[in-house]
Amino acid sequence: MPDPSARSMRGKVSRLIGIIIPDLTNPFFSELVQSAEQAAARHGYNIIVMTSFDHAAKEADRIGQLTSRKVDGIILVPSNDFHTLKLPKGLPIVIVDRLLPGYSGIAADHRSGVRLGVEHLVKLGHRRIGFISGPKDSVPANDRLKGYLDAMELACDGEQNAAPLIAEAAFDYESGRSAGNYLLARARHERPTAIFASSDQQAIGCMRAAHDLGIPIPAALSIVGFDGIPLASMTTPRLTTVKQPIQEIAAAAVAVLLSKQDAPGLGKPLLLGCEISEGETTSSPQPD
Amino acid sequence: MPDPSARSMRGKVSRLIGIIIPDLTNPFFSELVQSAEQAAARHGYNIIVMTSFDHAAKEADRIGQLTSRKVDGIILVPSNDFHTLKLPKGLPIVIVDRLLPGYSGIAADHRSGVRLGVEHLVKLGHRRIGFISGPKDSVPANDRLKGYLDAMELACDGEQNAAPLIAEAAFDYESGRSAGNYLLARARHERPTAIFASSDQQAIGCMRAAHDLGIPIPAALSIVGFDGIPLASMTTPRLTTVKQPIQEIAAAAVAVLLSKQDAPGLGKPLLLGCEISEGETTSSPQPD
DNA sequence: TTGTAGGCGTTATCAT
DNA sequence: ATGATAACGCCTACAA
Repeated sequence: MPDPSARSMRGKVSRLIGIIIPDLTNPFFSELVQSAEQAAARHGYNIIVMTSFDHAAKEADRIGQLTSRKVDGIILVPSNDFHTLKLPKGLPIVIVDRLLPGYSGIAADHRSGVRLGVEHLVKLGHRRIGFISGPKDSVPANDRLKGYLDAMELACDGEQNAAPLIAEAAFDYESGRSAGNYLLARARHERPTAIFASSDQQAIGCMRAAHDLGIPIPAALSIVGFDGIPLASMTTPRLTTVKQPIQEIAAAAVAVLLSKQDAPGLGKPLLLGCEISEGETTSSPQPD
Repeated sequence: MPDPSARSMRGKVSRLIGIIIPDLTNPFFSELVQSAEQAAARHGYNIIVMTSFDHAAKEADRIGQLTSRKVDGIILVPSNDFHTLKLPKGLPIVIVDRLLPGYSGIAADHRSGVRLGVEHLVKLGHRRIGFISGPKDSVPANDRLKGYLDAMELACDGEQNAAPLIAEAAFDYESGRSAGNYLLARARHERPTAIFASSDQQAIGCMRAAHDLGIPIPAALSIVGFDGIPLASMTTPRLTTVKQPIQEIAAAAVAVLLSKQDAPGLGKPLLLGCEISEGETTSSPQPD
């Protein structure tokens, strides 16, 4: 069998793809890596994983390593702690999930996905719908917020009481919990009858907050999450959530790299649709 | 900067380590991979990840790929669906977590870890302690079972009522849930006052079963899990669990590979200690 | 001490 | 068509 090192020295192909993610412990990213590995394997490619821990300096270092390794392309989920990302030209990089303004990339359509979830709640009869948003400086977080506002504006059409109720938070469990506490700490007739959380982990934290306040789910509060991680189906009750098309994202990223095109549509991101995964945390609102 | 392909052709070192795991979606394995990546990075090594999906044929294929890639070593979590594992000699492989009888390897000390957890329950006053075991053909599952039996025998010393209550199950959430239902479906004075589950996912499934049966945790039932995955601290109430030393396992595996020794202690596995992570699912038993 | 040649395994190209 | 050869970049070993 041929020696890949020799081939890659002679020709210009290493059949190696690098993937840089902020944190492999995050189930969203581990599923992304796994899907990328499968997609790459289908083309005879292997994957080198690296973690940036959301640290821009580490990220730059990893890009350098992969470059000198002569990988054929890099799948990059940029660190949050972003600054100017200097891309080594000549090496195709596809940015995934956390799109950077001005760059092209591939991601779920967060905005329409959230809208889907909120509209699900609206259809059930909810009007006072709270929203736990992500960090202000995160592009996907802002897209999700827009989806919420889109849906609320539509629901508002002709009705007064669909004012937005927003709590800003990080994406993790603890932040979701305190955001939930904040949204729910008011009299019953002012309190939201449903909450949409920008991540499943937030949603689960919010479930905890509701539980601690003695608010039964879904009887007195409906909750919808976002992401569709395996964890969502392990809660009690099972979380209703908006599932991101992780496999499709990974497959598209690999396809772009192997087609040697720098980007899908030249600076225009490719957005893939989400779908609702119904759990047990949503029902019609009880009359006050 | 040097070209790794050239170096690896000239010398015999690729500074690449392969890691083969059954499923990256399993939080235990994703943490293992992340830890391995960090440990390897400290030595200037990079990691190629591959997934076997617990399929022996795929596993063999991945080993072949890594061999021809000239990786300097392989970290292998063997697929469950094991058969004879033919190791390409000359290429150091370290078996991790799921030790194979006859091979050396590195893993948590499951037996003493479980004993630790069960003894925690005994100290709280529990005697009717149920155990959700893993699949019969899994080596770690059997080690965990032994740890339970060890602890129960000790607790039994001079007391009659510490008869083992065992339910066999797979390691996942659903199996833990049905095992929990099985153990709890009896009159209160016969029902266990505490359950030790062989995995956190089982434990969380079991919490769900208890919840569905109207059994409050920890008031009427204490639960302890095993693994220490992040998920354990996101349940309501937070799961008490026995944490595996994942980072240490990964670091040791990398160290073994880089030291070019085939194994720690020649056929004798290296076992690393676990520790208890206290949550909110344990308390002293209520009098019947 | 400093410098240079050879060979690792491929594959592309060129010559027979 | 088939086979020989050079070049990819680095490292080691040997020579000046």
